[in-house]
Amino acid sequence: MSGPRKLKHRFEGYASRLTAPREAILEFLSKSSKHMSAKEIYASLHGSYPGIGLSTVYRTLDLLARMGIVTKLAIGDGQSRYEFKSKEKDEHHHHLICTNCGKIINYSEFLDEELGLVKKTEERLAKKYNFIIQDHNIEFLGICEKCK
Amino acid sequence: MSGPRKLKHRFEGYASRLTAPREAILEFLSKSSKHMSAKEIYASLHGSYPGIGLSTVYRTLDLLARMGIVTKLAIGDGQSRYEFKSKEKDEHHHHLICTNCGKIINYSEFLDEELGLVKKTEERLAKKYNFIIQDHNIEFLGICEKCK
DNA sequence: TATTAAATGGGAATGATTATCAATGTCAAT
DNA sequence: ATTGACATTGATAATCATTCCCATTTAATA
Repeated sequence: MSGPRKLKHRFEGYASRLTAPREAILEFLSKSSKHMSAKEIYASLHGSYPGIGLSTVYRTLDLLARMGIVTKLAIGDGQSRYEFKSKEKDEHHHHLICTNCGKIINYSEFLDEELGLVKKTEERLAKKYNFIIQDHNIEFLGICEKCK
Repeated sequence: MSGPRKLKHRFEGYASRLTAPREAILEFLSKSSKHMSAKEIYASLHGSYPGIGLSTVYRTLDLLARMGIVTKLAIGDGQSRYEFKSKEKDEHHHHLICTNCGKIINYSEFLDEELGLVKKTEERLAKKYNFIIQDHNIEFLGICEKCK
């Protein structure tokens, strides 16, 4: 089963349709490795999809986040960023954020140990607090090379 | 040296004064274990400090965050929360966040292992990416008991 | 094709945060 | 103690991201 078709099934599970604007947004996000704001996505899409509306971008991002296809991340500068959540294990990463300029670096080194511990902690927390744990965020904050 | 006096020194280091409204905000935050929004802090302060302005609350929170006295945290619901950052090791904690109702649980069990790994990862990242690492956030996202 | 609910785009509304500014407070030097 | 130089404050307006609303369009299915 091809990628788009698989996605279509997932949308149906959400009583949602895989429409043209949604496909455009997904297509765009899946190719971008950056953490983009809604406005940036909207602006970038104007080439390939001139008529798209900002509301649709927001609505779609929200839907994708609820579906678990996209991660919404807040670095505290007043706008949310979105990133495609790859299923590939080797693309999993955590973040290193510059508190001065907002630059975000994905790091995926050193993750094996982290993920082992994360999994264990997850199980413990789930049991103790009766939570269903769906995701985790690990980020390090500091000052980047340029801002030093 | 007493607590307030120590704080006063820290403010001087920032070319800032430990004024009455700032002291009120600090006092309030240090007693609250919750993660409060600026508006909530503003509202709560009206008893002890009727004349305080919302701008002052925002400005002070920003200053305290820059000074490292307070942690600003964004759970993605459009407003930032602030929490007093205790120097006490045994009050260090990470977060468990319900993506449905926004409830935040502090957990401090299971931290020893986490912190050991965090420290090691911090050193590695600092070297590799030439970052000065100042802080970290670890949070688990999921569905809480009530929202299940 | 006709029906129906979902989805869209544009504009208005909302709400958190920031900027502006005149008035006030504080410190240091005289 | 007074003055000068700034820092701080509170009120208000401005900004900006996000959400709401609604008339119109689109997609799925009978």
